[in-house]
Amino acid sequence: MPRCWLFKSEPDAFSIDDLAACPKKTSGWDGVRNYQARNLLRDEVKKGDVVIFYHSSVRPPAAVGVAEVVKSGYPDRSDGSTESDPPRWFQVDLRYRAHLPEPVTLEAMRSKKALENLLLLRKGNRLSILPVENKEFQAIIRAGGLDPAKFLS
DNA sequence: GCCAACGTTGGC
DNA sequence: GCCAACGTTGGC
Repeated sequence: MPRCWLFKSEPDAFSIDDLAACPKKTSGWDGVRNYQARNLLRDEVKKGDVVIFYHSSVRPPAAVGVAEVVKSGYPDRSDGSTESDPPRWFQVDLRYRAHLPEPVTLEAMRSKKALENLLLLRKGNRLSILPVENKEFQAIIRAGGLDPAKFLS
């Protein structure tokens, strides 16, 4: 069973539509400059895992789609570092899977019993990459109008 | 190692 | 634009 994650993105910078428009619908998820998130990208997020794509800093903030990890963590050189430098930041590659027919807003997530422990809803949470429980993933995808089983094979 | 100052995130 | 809640930096 793949693990489930939630990746935040400001759609003005990189949206789910941008991902869907990439060649092979695939893009490197670079630019993460937070050590906790870096550790997840380096050590935990694996090829085959599923990702809820979340739009932040827009109204309303919402889960808008699903992606899959097609490449596990590897060095992110978007800071200008080179092969010879020890890697400081890491990225994974994501491939677009689907839009949620009904985006699931932050407010809607707060109102769901199945999501009461969702890390995204924790006060003060600022991590841009969050682990999501399998049942939480299912609840969000179902609320968004899709069958979660389609992504959990 | 402490902690004040500063920067960033992100909902509202 | 505001501001709470962080994370980071750097002087000591």
